[in-house]
Amino acid sequence: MTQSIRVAVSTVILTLRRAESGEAVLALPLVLRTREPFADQWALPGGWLTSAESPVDASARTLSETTGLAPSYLEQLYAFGAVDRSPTRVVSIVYWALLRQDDVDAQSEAHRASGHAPENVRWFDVHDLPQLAFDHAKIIEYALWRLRNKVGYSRVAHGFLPSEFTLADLREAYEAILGKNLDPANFRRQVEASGNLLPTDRFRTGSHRPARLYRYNTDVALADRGPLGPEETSIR
Amino acid sequence: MTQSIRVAVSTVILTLRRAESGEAVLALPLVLRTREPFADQWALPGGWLTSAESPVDASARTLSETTGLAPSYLEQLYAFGAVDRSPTRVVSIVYWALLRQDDVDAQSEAHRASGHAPENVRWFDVHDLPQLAFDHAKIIEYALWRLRNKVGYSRVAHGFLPSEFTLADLREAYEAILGKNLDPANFRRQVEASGNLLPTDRFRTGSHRPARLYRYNTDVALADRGPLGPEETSIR
DNA sequence: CCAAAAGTGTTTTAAATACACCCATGC
DNA sequence: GCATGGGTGTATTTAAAACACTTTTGG
Repeated sequence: MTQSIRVAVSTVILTLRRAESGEAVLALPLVLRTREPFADQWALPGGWLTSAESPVDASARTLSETTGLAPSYLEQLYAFGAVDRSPTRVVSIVYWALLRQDDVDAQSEAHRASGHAPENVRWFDVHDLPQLAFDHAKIIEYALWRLRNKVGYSRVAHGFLPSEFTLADLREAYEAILGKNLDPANFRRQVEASGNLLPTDRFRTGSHRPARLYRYNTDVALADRGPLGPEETSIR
Repeated sequence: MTQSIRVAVSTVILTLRRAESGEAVLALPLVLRTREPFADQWALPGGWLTSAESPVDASARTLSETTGLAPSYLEQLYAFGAVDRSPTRVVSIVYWALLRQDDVDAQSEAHRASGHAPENVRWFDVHDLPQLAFDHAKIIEYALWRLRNKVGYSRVAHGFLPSEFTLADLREAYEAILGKNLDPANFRRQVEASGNLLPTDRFRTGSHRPARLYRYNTDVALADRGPLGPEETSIR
């Protein structure tokens, strides 16, 4: 009776993509379930935790199986265990991850070129989600709340961007996460004062005045995870 | 093979108590293990998750079994699942809780009066902990980090205090959590401006100038838990 | 030249911080 | 009266916000 509780690991995988309107929006991949319960409904990528694997490794593995990519950021979100959240008793350890938008673009281009993309996986804008299995709608809502929170006191937003980017790129990421526009002048000053950015001597041209490209300062962690070691938090 | 993973629930139970020196220090109850692994070592209170119970209920139950009390605050800390954290494969969902210091004092007085206190339970100051079983030392360190963090942007510190308290009481709690002294004048202004406190017309006398007693403003939540519902966060 | 985004400067507002000083009680 | 913590006042520093203005490109 202690048993009969199974442990699952799921991941909210977020990236930024450009909508038809031209603006950047948060998007995430979902998997179409083929079995009961909730057959033919969309769900978060994941699977059962096996005895040989840690939860964070299971999250990274299913993330890779779903998207073919490695995350730029991966953090535990919450362990969900309400008795009635599934017909059978399941505890889900849920992670959230960020993917670099250029990685995602390259991967979907590769899928289009080769003709075989992963089965039953589709990307959705976070503001246009389908009906979701289990309590996954609430879980995604919570992940987005955590991301909004964390963007205020860490540099997680960099997890969406390629290695070189303009301040407008970065501000666009912040605006998509927070759902509001930011003053370009003040944004520049704040992010420059944070010491997280290293200016390069390269510029992006193509429209109007060229914008300077920046890089991450890799001395600064993407987010403070406190005293937890790598075996419990990110990928080894 | 999916099975053979067991789910445990443990809780870091914190309160404030007065040391011999007279200053307030954080303290927590530990349980002496009677079985292998780690027999005769101290460990966090907890037990196996049963199929009829949610993790948060299990946490509240074992907290009550250990201390005889109900917590003023209870929040999930983290799910620990590294493969090698125990000789057998165990995933521990860990919570952290706050107890009101007056509740703890009353309970230990009752235990002394009746003569039967819980077996194998002892309270330790957080800066004077014994050798701990499993990864529980790291877990406690992480809980204290979370508490220090959270006290900066929420009113969790009130979880230690009785229903009526002076500003010096509250400041003492903050100082014990943060490990540094705060300016009484500025502390007063900040906490008054937060709108969390309701002044009463009562005063505490006994030494020097009487100090006004305050109450919680129960309209304000102890901490923002975001979009998570009560079935996953606190006690129902 | 004009539109538009990149980038700089300046002013205002709000919030910590530091610290001097007065108040009310027990002894 | 005096020591002590309770409580108020005020100046300084810091950071956020608002917004005018200059710069540099493509067309």
